[in-house]
Amino acid sequence: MTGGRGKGAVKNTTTALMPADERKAGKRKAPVGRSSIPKAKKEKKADKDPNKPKRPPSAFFVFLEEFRITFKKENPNVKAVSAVGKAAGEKWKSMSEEDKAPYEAKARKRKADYEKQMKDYNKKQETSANGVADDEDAEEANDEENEASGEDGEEEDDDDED
DNA sequence: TTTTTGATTGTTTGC
DNA sequence: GCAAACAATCAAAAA
Repeated sequence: MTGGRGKGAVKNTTTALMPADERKAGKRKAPVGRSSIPKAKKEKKADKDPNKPKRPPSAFFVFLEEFRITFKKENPNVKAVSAVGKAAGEKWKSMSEEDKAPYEAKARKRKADYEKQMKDYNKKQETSANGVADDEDAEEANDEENEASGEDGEEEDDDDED
């Protein structure tokens, strides 16, 4: 048994909740051929592009950030991240779309920002691809600082167009 | 000491 | 279009 590190955080409860339907393939193991067998899930060495913008958190992740704080407050003894994830997942499913709305709205914003960053990132790639690439001082100075400082946002505001 | 693992869902991305 | 990777988190366990 070495399976599951000693932690055994999940225990047999998995069968109780069951990941909906194993979601994709039970987990994200089994590197088929997407890339080339990722030795490590996370970039332990950052040999990739540290400048590459990370993927924006989904609505669930946005909710998870907040849920973590609440969960920890009510369960200061629980330190297993898996427990928080499970609880969050259950609550997320019991939540109505209206409740998820603010989280989705935020996620949308993050995504928009992510696209912007990716655009800049791609630009840099081309620049460096040209060979010169010497000075990347330009760096992203863009940044926005908007929403963050806006602090008003919260709660949907996007209303965008639909 | 360092790295991985565990658990969740959603989004992204590569083929 | 599908399937897998990856996003945060954090403490414990393993190497």
